[in-house]
Amino acid sequence: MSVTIKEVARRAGVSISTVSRVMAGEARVRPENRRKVESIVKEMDYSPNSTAQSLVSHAANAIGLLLTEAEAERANHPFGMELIRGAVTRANRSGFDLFIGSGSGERAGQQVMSRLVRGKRVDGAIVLAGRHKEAVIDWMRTNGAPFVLIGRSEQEGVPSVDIDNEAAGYEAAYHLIRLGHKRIGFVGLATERDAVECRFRGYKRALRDNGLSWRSGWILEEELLRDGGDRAMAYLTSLLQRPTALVAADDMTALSVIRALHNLELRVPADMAVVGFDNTPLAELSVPPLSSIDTGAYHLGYWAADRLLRMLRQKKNGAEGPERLVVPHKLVVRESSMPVRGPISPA
Amino acid sequence: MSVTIKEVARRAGVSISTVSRVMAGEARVRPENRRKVESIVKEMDYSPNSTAQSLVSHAANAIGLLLTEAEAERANHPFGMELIRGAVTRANRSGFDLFIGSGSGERAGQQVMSRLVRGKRVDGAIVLAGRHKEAVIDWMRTNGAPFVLIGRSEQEGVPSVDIDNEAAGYEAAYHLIRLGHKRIGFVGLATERDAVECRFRGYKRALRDNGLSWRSGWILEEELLRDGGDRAMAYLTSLLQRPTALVAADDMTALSVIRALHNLELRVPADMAVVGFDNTPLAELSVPPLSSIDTGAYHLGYWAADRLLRMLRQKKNGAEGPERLVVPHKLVVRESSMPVRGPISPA
DNA sequence: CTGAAAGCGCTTACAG
DNA sequence: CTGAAAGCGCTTACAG
Repeated sequence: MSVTIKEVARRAGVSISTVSRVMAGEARVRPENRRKVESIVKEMDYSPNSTAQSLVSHAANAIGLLLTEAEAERANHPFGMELIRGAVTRANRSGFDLFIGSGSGERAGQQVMSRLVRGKRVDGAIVLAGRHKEAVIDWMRTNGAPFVLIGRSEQEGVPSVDIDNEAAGYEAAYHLIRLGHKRIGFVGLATERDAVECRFRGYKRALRDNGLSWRSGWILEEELLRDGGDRAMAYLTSLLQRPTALVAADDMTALSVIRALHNLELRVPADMAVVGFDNTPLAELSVPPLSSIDTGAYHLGYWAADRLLRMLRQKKNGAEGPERLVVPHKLVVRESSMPVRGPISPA
Repeated sequence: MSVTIKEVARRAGVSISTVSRVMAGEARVRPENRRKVESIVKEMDYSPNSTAQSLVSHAANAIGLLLTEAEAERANHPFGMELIRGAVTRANRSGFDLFIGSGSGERAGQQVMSRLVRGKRVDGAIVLAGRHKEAVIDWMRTNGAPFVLIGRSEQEGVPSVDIDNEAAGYEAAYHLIRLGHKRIGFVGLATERDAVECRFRGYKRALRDNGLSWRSGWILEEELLRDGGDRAMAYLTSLLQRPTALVAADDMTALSVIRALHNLELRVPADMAVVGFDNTPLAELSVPPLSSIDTGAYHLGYWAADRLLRMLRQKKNGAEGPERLVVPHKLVVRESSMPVRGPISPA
């Protein structure tokens, strides 16, 4: 076995209490003893057993991050990875470690969380839930574990961190409107994805506010793009009154769309302007480079962890400060929605 | 506080030993008592404190996954996320939890690992090291913590899981050779990335084996592509004897290349065929869809965890079975390297 | 400033 | 089959 506090105490000729105090950086230790202990600690390469520390201090010094299956499997991976990086960075900064829980299946996620939270392995958790009525949210609430949601909740009193997806959707559409587009569609609608639904609402509001209308034919569900989207785009572009610009639910969707348009020999942005969401690394590698709303995944992870840590420090489960923390997003304009010479509408 | 074993024992009218035995699923418990305990456990919603369990059983039932900074920050994110999913899935299957450690900076990674391993928070770790001489490898060895490396090691006796990057590089190049290409370049060379160096070696061997040669002008370092690669590709394609096909170090590099070629008004694959590595979700969304070697990130994560768990079960630190486990890769051919009508060399 | 002691919530021989 | 007891490696009043 490895070195224990007992061994260090013996070698340093002090009690384990003193060693503990030195490790904790407490002031009330005679300098002489402190030096002695420190040198032995170094010599023996002692490192306190954090399990024992957790047991006695009732603090795990760890937080969990639960990715619900839908989120984890979505091809949207760059987003998830950035989010993890943000969360782990913030957690480490406070000496906390980060557990990843990823449920394959509704129940598995909860089981893992259950083990983590109820087994006191973590002091709290960040939950990335795609849907505001995700069952795990209720579970966390009734289990009384401090947690922060990334996303929206329809319930009150749930501390959450999110971007304002509706405003982002509005901004994407408004950007196209200012470019002169009059017929703007929305592709990749997925009613089971909260963020997307909000973006869609923002899109509609922007059109309405600017006296524009949309047709149901301009709205494409996510399922229609599953096969690559060639058929869906062929349909969309064959409409008599076809849109000249599209807001896509996320970058992956936008890239599918661009590829499908390319297969149809339509040019982006000349024949169709496109804007995506998330500003993943792919956006700038796309041909043409894709305009996208940067949702700052790293920041979401970072601030969710920050907020959770704050709650833990105050031993509060509920939200302090605003229930909902909104992380700013920003539109990054690239070629896919650049103004084009000549008239916009080719239809 | 939450329910403890003591409380359950009291309510069930048995000793804590009995409760512990029931929870552990031991046979030697009178059915009557078992039922009684089980019902109380359910009623009180008791869940053992895993911290206490770990302390007494000397097993954390958790493993760590260390992403060195270079790996975590590489835009190569889809890869990392898949890898995490694989590892967490396998770990959970055995009732283990997964810690993520991500060092920003050489030292930070080691600090986090140190806390995790030496603090007995994890029983072992998976290390994703981009370079075989990553300092953390030595650290893990001297600290005696069981670990599995994802990648290569120049040292002996380090259990590792990896794909055969050299064979993969060979395969990518050979695929192009069979298509009739005689002048094949390699872009994105990064000597500090082990995997890439191996792919490069495989590429060279394939050319050599088939009586082809390469010129230094056909080999582009990663740095040259940092600005998007337009300049580098302009140079490459302006060569008198310019390559007709390129092996790219990874998908992100390949996408940069494709975009740069597009800007130069060169067609892929007609003017230049391209093959990438990793087969990230982007590959099929590219225009044209990108041929890529699927490196199975999910499998790498899964098998690394599997192997580590096996080592833990046997309480061995060294490799059992082959030191190096090779996960198969496979070439996925898409349009970027499809045969083209007519003569291949336009130079 | 320091040490002996109690205790965190469990598991596991050991003796019945 | 079952319980009392020791012990895992720490922290933290408490009394000096």
